[in-house]
Amino acid sequence: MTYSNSAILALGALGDPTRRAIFESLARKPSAVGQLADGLPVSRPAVSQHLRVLKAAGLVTEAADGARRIYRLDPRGVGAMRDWLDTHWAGALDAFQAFADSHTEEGNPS
Amino acid sequence: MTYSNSAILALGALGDPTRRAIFESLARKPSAVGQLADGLPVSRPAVSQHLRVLKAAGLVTEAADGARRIYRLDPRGVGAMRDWLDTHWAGALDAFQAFADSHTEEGNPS
DNA sequence: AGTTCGAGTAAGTCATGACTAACGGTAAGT
DNA sequence: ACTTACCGTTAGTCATGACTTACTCGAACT
Repeated sequence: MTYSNSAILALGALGDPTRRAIFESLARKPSAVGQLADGLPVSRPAVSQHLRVLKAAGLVTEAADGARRIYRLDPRGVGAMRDWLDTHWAGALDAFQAFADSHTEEGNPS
Repeated sequence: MTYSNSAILALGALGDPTRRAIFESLARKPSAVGQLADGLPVSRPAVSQHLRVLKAAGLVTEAADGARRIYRLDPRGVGAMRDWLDTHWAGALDAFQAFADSHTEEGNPS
């Protein structure tokens, strides 16, 4: 239970399409709330709430620049997700290998 | 539109905790619907519906074994997610680098 | 052939959460 | 010091979707 917990939160956070859009926009360029809301079909408060969820998930960090808050991606959160995925990818490959081994030369329906 | 579309679907599918549990269980061992539902606090039809979503997202594959359906992870879907994550991770690192650079040099307009 | 078990589908209910509107607080500019 | 602008918060509404119950289909076993 190192950062796999963060990975779980990150997956849940990225399940929402609007949050994915915010995430991708932030990947391109760090921005403030107004900037983000301007390029999205939702209001500022909505972006603010999504940002809070993303921050709780460890995917973004907040940097106060005067009255503005600049949000940017947190590489650690993305790395945790990547690690979680890596672990399960290994399981997937293993299971697929076992399946392929069980069906060595069979598997051509119709 | 390479496989990033599949990655989007995969992210959306994995946003649900129950689907994540099914996904992790499948990563450990391919199973039938009854097997899955037996180890989860939800009914069989619920597992069936989640399996359908996971299959549509390209994360699991179905293999008919007589009356039983054996579900296993699809390495391609997991790989697509991993690729998507990789791309945005690069963006995150780049943005973070720019941020660190901006704090050591100080001099960015607008 | 009949029975039994297992899986998928459909309809319906209910909870979660995404969004908007209104308010308060804080920092810069005049 | 006042005004302006931006950000965050709260309360409330409404849509999305997760879950269950009941039904039908298909395959194996007696």
